[in-house]
Amino acid sequence: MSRGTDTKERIITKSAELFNSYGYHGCSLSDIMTATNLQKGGIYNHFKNKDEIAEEAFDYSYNRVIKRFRKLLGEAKSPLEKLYTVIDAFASFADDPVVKGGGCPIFNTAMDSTNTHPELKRKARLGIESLITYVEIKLNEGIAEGVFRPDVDVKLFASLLIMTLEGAIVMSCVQNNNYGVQTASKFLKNHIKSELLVNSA
Amino acid sequence: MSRGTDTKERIITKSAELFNSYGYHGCSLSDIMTATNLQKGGIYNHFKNKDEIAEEAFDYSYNRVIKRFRKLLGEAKSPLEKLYTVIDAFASFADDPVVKGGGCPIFNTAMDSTNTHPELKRKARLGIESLITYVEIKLNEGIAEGVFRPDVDVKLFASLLIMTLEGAIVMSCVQNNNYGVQTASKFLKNHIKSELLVNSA
Amino acid sequence: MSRGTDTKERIITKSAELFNSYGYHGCSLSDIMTATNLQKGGIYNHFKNKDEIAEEAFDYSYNRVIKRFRKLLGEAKSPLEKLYTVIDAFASFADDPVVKGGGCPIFNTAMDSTNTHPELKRKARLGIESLITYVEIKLNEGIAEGVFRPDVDVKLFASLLIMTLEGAIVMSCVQNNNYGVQTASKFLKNHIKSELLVNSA
Amino acid sequence: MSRGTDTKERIITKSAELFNSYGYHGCSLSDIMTATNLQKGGIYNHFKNKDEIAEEAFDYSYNRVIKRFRKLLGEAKSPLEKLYTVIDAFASFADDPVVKGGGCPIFNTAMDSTNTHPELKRKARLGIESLITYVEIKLNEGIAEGVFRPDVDVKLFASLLIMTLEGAIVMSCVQNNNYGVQTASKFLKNHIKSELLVNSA
DNA sequence: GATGAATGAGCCTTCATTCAT
DNA sequence: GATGAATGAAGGCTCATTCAT
Repeated sequence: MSRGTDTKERIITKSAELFNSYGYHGCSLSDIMTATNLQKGGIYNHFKNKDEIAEEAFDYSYNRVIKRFRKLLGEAKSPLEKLYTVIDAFASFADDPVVKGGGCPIFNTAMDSTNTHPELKRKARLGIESLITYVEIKLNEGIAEGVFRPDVDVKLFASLLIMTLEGAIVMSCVQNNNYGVQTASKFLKNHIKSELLVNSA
Repeated sequence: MSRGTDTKERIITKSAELFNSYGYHGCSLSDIMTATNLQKGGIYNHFKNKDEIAEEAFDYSYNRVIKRFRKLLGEAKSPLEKLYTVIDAFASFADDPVVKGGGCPIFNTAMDSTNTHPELKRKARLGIESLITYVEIKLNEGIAEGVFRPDVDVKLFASLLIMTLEGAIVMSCVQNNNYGVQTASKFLKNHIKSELLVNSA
Repeated sequence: MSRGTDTKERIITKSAELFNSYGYHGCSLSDIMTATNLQKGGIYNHFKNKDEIAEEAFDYSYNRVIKRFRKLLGEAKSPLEKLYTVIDAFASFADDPVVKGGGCPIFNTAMDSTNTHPELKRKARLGIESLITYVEIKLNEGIAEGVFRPDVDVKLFASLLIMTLEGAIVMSCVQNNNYGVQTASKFLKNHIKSELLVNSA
Repeated sequence: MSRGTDTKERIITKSAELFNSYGYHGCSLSDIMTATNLQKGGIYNHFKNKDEIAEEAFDYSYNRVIKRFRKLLGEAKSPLEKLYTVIDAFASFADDPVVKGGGCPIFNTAMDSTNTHPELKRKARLGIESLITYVEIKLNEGIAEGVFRPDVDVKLFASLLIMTLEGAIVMSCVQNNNYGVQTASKFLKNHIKSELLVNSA
């Protein structure tokens, strides 16, 4: 039992890395076999098909993203610090990937699956929406605590923060540097300081 | 000769749509055969392999992006209007795709090729850099004309504009609406008005 | 011990149905697992391989055929009645299968195994020969009792009866009706009445 | 063109032999590859899947059966001779197979496909029905010529003839001799002579 | 310039079987 | 006696590519 569970987790972990690196169509079961040191049948004992692997791999990757947030957020105290940490967490994707292959696995999956894999696309969409909600919660906490201005358009800024950082992550990946994420996070932090804080402007 | 050219162009056009929709690995030569109404040999007469098709298809898609900008920019007069139009051009990708499959073919290719296809990745990187340069030129023109503040960090804002809009395009694709691009363009325009214009702040 | 026996019998029963329905190559161990609600190991505890299952399943099916004969013959008194009942028993295969999947499992196996499975073919041949012998006995009994003409070619007619009915069963299966078996049994009964009975012709 | 046609025919011929020998599930594409000296792709250039091969192979086998009849019937003159020849043609299946693997490919397919392959079953059913019709025509011709009694139940006797001979063919296959078909044909000929001819009884 | 037959490696999946638990 | 993890060959099918016509 425990043996099987370990194996299944190994398959998921390795597959998550492969799918995040090469995409659904760019990663074959042979690749997964090699990465897991398992034979064909050994993989299919745990999953009914490649789609199921991909879906569970996505869930795993999604959780890695959330864990990165939780871990960094743990040290943050004030609402401003928390929001900055959220930005830093995204920025960290560029030079310390949550999942091998780099970038943000949620956005990576979103793009990879858009016209090819409805279920993965659905999962990616839900993942993105939950990221937005996550940021919204931090903003609302800050407003409740009187740190952020009460007239902040929470939904808009949460979306904006994520779109900007995700775009930055892609750019950093393509350029193999972290100029993109640094630019984006500097800009967003400035914007927060000057537009969101109660004692601003 | 002219017929051959037509055929080659048909292959490129159709392939660009397929690659943009399904990615390099998600689109097979059979798909291209079906889309072009050509047989195996008919395609290999014009290209030495799938990679060559993908590369020329990327060039085609890149040019479609540029043409979209040129076309919309043609009507713009003032530097501010021009910059707004650049934003609108990006935003238009969400509901009026430059290439079938949707999104921005340059970023799509960037993500699709990151760990799989160095030459395409290189082309995508150059494409993104040329987009940034394009925006930088518009900004510098505005500065030269005294419309934008001379202390604007041109490189930073150009990157930021593109990252934000590209992130927004992805989000709009995933959510099947254009909330993302609208949010991003509204925000960017506000930012330009309040921070970049000489008579601002 | 008794539980083990039950399990083994369940495997045989279900396998007999599957093999009779889909043939040796058309029925996999997964099918048997599903049908028996057992896992791989649970099956291989009782049989050393698929062939052994198939052979014991054939034996089971063969016995079901014999039991059908015994049961119906039990009510028959006179030799003529007995012979008619043999015919009716064969005819019953068409709308009340001895084993799920339909037809005569002995002939089904015979055809399925002819070029593929020597041991099953041997068993099927022995099964057919025992059917012939069965009919021969009934005929000889009738001759001994003075009901059938002493010059009846017992071997020939026994074979003929079976070939005709088996051909009829196949036809009825293919046509999803029982025209075939009805035609054959009516014809054979007429023939018996007019050619085999001592007071005939 | 002619090259492709030849290849396709070779695939069909060889597949017909393999399917007739081993059944649909008992014959793999590897078997067909070996038999045709072709690679996977070379086969799939001509057929979209295994089913399509099986269906065309059946058609081929069916035509071989019909040709056997036509060839032998060509020498027959009188209605009685023709009917006898039909019987001989069936009987010939036992020691001179129309298609390698032996037996009657139509009945073989019928049994092989009954619970597994609806389209093949349909084709086999139509094949059997056309055999019956074929015999009916011969009987009706004989009646029209005044050779066979006008009160002969044509449909019944045609079915009976075929069921009997098909059952006999199976038996001969299983027993590796032609006792079955000889018995059946002798019996049927006697029956015809004594019951169908106008000057009989 | 275009066809389509052929290749053979590779795709995802299922197969029968083994064996530690 | 039963489980289910693992194997590795084989299943049907698609892939990118070549080349004689």
